[in-house]
Amino acid sequence: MEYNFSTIEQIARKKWKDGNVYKVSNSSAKPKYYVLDMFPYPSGAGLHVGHPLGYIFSDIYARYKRMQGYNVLHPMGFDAFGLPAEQYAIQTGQHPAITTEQNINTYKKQFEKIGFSFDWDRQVSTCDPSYYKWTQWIFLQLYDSWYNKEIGKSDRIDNLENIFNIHGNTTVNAACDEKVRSFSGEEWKAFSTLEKQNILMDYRLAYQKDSLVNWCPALGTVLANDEIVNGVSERGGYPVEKKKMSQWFLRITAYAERLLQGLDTLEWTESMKDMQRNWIGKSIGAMVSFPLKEHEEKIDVFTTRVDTIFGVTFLVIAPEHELVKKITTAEYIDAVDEYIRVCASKSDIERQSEKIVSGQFTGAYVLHPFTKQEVPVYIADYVLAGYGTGAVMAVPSGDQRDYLFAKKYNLSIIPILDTQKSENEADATKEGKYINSDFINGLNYKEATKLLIQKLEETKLGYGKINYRMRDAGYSRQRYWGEPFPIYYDTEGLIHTIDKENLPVTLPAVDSYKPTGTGESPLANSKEWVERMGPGTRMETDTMPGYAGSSWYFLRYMDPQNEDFFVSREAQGYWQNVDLYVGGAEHAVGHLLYSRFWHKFLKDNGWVNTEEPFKKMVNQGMIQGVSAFVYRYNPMHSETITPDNKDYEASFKNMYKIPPEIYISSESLQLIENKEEAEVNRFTVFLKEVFKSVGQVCVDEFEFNVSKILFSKSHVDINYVNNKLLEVGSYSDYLKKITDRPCVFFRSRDTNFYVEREIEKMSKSKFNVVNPDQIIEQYGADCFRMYEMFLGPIDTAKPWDTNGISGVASFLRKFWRLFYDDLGNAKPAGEEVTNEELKILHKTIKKVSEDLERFGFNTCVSSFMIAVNDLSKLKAISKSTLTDLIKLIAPFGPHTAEVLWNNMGNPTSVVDAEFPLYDEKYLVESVFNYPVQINGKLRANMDIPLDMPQEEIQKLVLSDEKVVKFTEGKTPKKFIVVTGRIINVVV
RNA sequence: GCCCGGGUGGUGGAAUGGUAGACACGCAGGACUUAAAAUCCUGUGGCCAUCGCGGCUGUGCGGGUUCGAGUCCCGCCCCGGGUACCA
Repeated sequence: MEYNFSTIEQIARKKWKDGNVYKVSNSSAKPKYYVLDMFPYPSGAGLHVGHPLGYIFSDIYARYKRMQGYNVLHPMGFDAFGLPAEQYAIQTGQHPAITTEQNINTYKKQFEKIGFSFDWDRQVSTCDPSYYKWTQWIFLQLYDSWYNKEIGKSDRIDNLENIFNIHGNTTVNAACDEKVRSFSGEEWKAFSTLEKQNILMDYRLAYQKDSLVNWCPALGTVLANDEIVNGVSERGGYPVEKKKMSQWFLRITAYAERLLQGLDTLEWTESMKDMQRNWIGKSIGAMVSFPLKEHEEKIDVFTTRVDTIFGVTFLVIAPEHELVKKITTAEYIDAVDEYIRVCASKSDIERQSEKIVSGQFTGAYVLHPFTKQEVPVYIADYVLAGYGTGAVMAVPSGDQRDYLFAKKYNLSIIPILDTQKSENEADATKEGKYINSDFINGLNYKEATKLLIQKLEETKLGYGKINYRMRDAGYSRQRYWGEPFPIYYDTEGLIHTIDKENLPVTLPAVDSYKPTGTGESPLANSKEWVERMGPGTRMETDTMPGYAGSSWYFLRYMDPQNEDFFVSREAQGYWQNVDLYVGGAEHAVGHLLYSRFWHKFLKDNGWVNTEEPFKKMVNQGMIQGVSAFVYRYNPMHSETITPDNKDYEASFKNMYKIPPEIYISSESLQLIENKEEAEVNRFTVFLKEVFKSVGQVCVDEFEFNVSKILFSKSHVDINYVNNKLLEVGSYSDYLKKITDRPCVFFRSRDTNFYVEREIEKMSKSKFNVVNPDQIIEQYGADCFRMYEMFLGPIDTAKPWDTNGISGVASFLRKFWRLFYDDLGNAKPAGEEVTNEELKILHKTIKKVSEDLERFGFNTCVSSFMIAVNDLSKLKAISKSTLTDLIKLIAPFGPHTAEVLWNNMGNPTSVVDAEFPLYDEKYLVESVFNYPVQINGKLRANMDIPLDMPQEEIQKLVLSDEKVVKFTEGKTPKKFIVVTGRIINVVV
């Protein structure tokens, strides 16, 4: 048989399908292993070469584990709710459910071509009502729960009401809103239903509160952060404001400590854990109240350095702080308003990234809690409303931002430690003894902190506190394509939930996916939806965010068809949790934190029996695209010509009836930019001809300006590009379809047209998507799989480039030729098993096994290449060696392995073959070729038996001709032998 | 700004603190062939060289630890990801 990958793939696929080999059972005598991929969002662009990187990786590992004797769960599904489908629906009017299903089908076809071992009977899709029924159900459980700190887990809200009935909230230790007031049992009973609802809202794990959204009045819609570029809407460039709306939140902060502690039990990379730790942002400090001079209120600040309190020379509060309006004095109202207006136009990131400190005095003063001195209150954008209390006490001697602020606004800087060097910049030291600090003078950091907190608590002006940077998770989206909330409001505004029996609450058909113009979701347009629960009632019109469905999907794979529960205890009890999770590091603090939170909540209720969802993680790097750009000359630009009078310009534009699109070869543009006269002239002549050809008169009178600003850079689809060369013919055919203007191309002097190439994230919008279909067609699935692995380590980002794929293709052919000759005849296997082949085989098994364990799949492929190169040199290879080789390669190139396995006379599938083990006895060496260094520089190589004692080695080495030359016969100061590694002589 | 990564030939990359550049691509030369494809062989970091002896230098930049540093430590520069409504 000849090496024809398309035949081979057909045979293998048929065998797998007929044998139903990827069906996974929930009961087995084998140990279980769960390999999970982050499921994809089914984009309209189809699968691109970046997607399969992680999937091939996990597929190889899943196959390897299966060959090691595990019952492996390796499922796939679709994260199918999301913004792009909705935007596509707005443009085309097609229902997102339809386009999403089409996209899913495309993805599945592509997956099947790559030979993944997914059990498709377990597919889940988050937009499937039978799936989101349970997303809604879990949400309702969160709504009906509160976090009882006393028992360290969540509890039913009914229990809380029972406590309130007897004791009020005085005995309750809950994770709840900071501002909740205390009440007795009697008071509780006297509250109205609405009051009770509002109080319970402060305790629920899913709750409502007012919060800000990005509101774009011009587009009449709420925008995602991703849709805003430089403070304006990406579409249209309209201004964006902050708008207050009532929204759902999940009280993830209740789980902050457990989310933090749980990290220690996980086999994730330290960097991944660090990102979560920093996101959670635990800090131990104190809450301090600064009473306002002219008002009743106090300004509360959280500080991790309460010891620096005598260095406070001003207070800074966020521009959005609730007290700003109240405390600003008449004199400063205008300036404060203006400052707030400027801040509102910036995003949090822009505000934090600002290098120049800015702020505004409010005219108000607070009193220092100990010295009772007046401290001025400023607003500044570097203080964010969402973090802590939205107010900080500024200590310019110890904090650099405060220092810069103080310098700018001429505020005093008080050093507070005897070791502090704060003349030119802030010094955040904790060393030394306190000075200028009243009753803590002379104390050290630890003593001072303790005493201060004690004093604050005595005077009721503060207390010790642990603060988390993490905020509760926003759970409302003003969109159509998401899970509807099983929530409605009655005529009195009371909230009702929809019973489990009536779930799922399915998305209704709507006439238009367009925004309402009020900021509400498109569902608000549907009267049928809004009044679904009766006249005068109102269904919740917002939908759930993307992370709702993706926070628990891995549990559904365990028991996908269960209609009675999201996962049965038996199924979850068998599969436990995910043993290996493969996905991008960009999810480090989003999806991965939300999933952990949901899982802990489910655990609290006994619905799952594991505390953490993902034991081990591998983060694959992004495969980037190599975008191509063309430059288009814009002849309508006012600076195209440099007329002395404006009339020229006007008349030019008038006369100019059919403006062509003029493209310029990037190489020529480069020359023009470098002011190379010949090229500038050539282009000018070209322009004149173009203009004449379209009937432009008096061209000769114009002076063409060809500076680079007149060229607009735009993406060109990489399918029209070969390396740097543009296929002008096919590209202009394409342009004809999308523009009615004629297009002309200014080529380089060598008659080629060059494009510019840049590495970017692979995305449909950047026209740099490489579809795997063509590559698989040209090289086959196994080659594609192995090439993606061969590209480099799984965790580094790398640009896609097919230049090296021929190496893998020829490796597969060489591998095949171990079994068949050039004419496709089976080669006779070697009669004897030679030591030579065993050495090659076992060296390869060892290396591949070790590399598989440490996830270095790129070097596995290298080892295969080395093995095949070495084995090709042998006259004949025994059947047993060839068999082991097939098994070794099977996870990587399953189609080829399956067919060879078949052809060797094995009736079963190679999928269930046993992964070979290596035997150390074939690998032992008696002699090692030592590199000999003299003073750390390599000077010689010597063969020395590995069991030779050090004294003898020393004698041998020192007598070597080369060594004598470089040591100049001196006695060495040191003689280092690292057995089997290196010898270093120090003289 | 903050948090987390990364930076090694022309390119992708390899290297438990132990011979830097494995394995590939590309390129150059050669074999086979009418030719091409395929296949095979040789060479390939840079500089110097009495180009088959050898030498110097070299892993973003500057320091340090060590017998020995791409690898560990300190200080920079640049690039990528995340930054709470892209998924």
